[in-house]
Amino acid sequence: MRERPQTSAPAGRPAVAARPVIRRALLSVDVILFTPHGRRLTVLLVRATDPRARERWELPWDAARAEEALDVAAARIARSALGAGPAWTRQVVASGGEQRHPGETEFSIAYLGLVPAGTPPPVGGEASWFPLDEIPPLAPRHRAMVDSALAMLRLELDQSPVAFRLLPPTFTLSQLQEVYEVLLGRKLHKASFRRALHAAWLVEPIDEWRSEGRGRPAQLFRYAPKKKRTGRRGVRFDLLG
Amino acid sequence: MRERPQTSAPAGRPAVAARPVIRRALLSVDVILFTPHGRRLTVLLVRATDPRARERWELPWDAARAEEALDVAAARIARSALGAGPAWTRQVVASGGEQRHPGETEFSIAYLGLVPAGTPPPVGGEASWFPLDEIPPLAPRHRAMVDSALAMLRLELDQSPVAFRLLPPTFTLSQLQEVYEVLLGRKLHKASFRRALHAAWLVEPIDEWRSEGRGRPAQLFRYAPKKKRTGRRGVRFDLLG
DNA sequence: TGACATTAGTGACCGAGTGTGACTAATTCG
DNA sequence: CGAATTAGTCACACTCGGTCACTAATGTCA
Repeated sequence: MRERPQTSAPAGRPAVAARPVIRRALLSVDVILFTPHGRRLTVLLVRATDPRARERWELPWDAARAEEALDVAAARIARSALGAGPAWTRQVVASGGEQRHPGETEFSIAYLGLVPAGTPPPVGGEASWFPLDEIPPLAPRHRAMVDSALAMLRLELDQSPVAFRLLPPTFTLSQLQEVYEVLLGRKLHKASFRRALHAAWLVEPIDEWRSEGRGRPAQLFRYAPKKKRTGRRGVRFDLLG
Repeated sequence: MRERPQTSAPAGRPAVAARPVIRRALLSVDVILFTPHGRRLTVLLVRATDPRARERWELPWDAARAEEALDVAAARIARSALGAGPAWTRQVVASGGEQRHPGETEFSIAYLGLVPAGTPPPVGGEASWFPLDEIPPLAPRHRAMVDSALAMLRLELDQSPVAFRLLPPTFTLSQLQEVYEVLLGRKLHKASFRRALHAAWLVEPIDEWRSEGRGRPAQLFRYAPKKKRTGRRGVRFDLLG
């Protein structure tokens, strides 16, 4: 599901340099940007700039700079690859030299970033959104980072209402449920989903409806967390592994 | 609750060098080791070896080595500080130069480690267990690592049965509950705790009882996870922050 | 135009899970 | 002996999540 070349180029978007860039560093910061495309979650990859690279695509990355905080570096790298900053970032994992990095760096720190739906990649084809099951070959460390980022995203999902970062400011509850289903990788029951949503006071309806083809028009909602709930659950001994 | 000097030195434990050691590196691996002491969780700190250090105590750490995996490095550092390896480790967080590190390293990767109760620090007073609320002044980055490690530990607690790593092979259910209460920082109801434990098939009783002063003797149990449960919960929108 | 498909949204039931108090059991202490 | 202390279980009420069934509002097509 590569993006077709954009016909309308949004203003203020820096052009991505097409000349070969060779980066060498001990420590890299790598960014995994997710955005939903229809019913599928996609990840941003950029064309390899180093002519000696074995793989044609790679995650956006750059060398860490001593004077720059890691999360700031992640936001910078995301902006440089996408043109727009992510709506939310989170450190995922640090990995070492057991797995090959496209820049041959010794160590890497991976950051996860969420981008609202509908954000196009920069023109020129230097960066594209790839569905998770159509990711081209990546350097092993990058491949592992994508998996870790997805796991971290799902873990974060029931800790904080992060799914809203993937949606525009107003949305229908069906859209919201679809995002959750994409992220969780499983179907949810409509009634249960809305019941839980209502109990958590996370959204409020606005006086607007949207008709999406056939069927009854859906009311639009806005993310507006009202009361904080304690979130105290009992002890559970759920075995995952 | 500093440990008194040990009178009996366990065999096979490497002596910690007392001479000043000056380490310089771009990237460090730092280890936060936890063990329970009575009703309190304690952290292992070692005496600063660099004579120019501002603080007298610090987390065990060393420079990362390109040829060594990060988790292997964490285990090595733990063994070198404690004499025994941790029963479980987990990467916590990577942090950069915004906060001062005792070794003035640019970046650091923190690992959390769990040590069974009753593991004494090496003789010589070069390392000691400190309760969380009696931690001496640490370099800012180390201070932040301790907080992150504790948060990670609590997050992990309801994902996997990690509390058992803090207990000897056989234990009473009251001991187990105490560990959970220490880790969670709140009291649990006895009946609820045991019901959940039973439902998860995590422990099995052995034909042995232990009398702990007054009161009815408690049956001993062993960690023996039987069946894997799906662990599938419904969607919840708990707000934590 | 009217039947039908399609999507949105709600109500109600049931069973599993959780918080809680009260009870019994087995030991030590005085 | 009885009181105190700790271990362990039971039962009740309530909440929560899965599910089905229903109503509502639109487009499609004969």
